[in-house]
Amino acid sequence: MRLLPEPARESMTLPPVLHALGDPVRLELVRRAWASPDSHCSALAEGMNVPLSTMTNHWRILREAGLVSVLVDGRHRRIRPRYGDLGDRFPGLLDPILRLCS
Amino acid sequence: MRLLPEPARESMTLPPVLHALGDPVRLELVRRAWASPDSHCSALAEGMNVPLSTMTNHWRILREAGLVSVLVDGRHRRIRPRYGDLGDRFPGLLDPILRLCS
DNA sequence: TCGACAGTACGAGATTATCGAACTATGTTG
DNA sequence: CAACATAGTTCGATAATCTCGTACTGTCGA
Repeated sequence: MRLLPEPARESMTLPPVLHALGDPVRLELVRRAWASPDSHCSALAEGMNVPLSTMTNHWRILREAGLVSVLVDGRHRRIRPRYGDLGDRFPGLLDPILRLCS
Repeated sequence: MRLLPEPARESMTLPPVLHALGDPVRLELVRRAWASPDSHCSALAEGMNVPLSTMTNHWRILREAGLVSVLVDGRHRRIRPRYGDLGDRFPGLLDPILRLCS
């Protein structure tokens, strides 16, 4: 289960995180990922009608911002919200956002 | 003191707000605007070394997202944070963000 | 080994952002 | 009032980013 490159907790900054969340598709993906941790990315994208190649890009932006870990699991990608790192680096940030978008 | 066009409280949505905050320059402008309400935009931009024409664009994005009101006051623009509308529409959203970026 | 499946890589076209130069509108000064 | 300074906008060109179709890679099951 290889882990795709991602920023360390201490090198995460706020603007990329907010930028990653500032897109309706990604915000919905984050909402779903938080509700169903360790899902396959195809499951999280279900019914969104967004092309796969676009989705790859969205996951990259979320991963590079530090919001999620992407685990290569066979031919699937498993999406793991970085609960701990985010709560540690940006305490109190995500809860209100997730509450407002669900 | 003419008011530049802005979204009504009930038509504001989360993604544009997060997108507006997801840029380091705009995040700093918001931080300053919240700390010094009704300042001139030139005062808020002081020391940031961003061209005026770029700044115009940043204020437009913040205004169109619903974060700030822009009041035309003579040859100045006065920036008024939309405390009430934001607190009403997105309760609990801004406080943690502002705390984290100051 | 063969095909189906999940997702990536690449590249073209579209969208958005940056910023210099010219312009507008308002205030100030002689 | 004329002339000028101030504060910011508009326009247009360039750059950066996003979208997504096509072709490709790696993995699994039969």
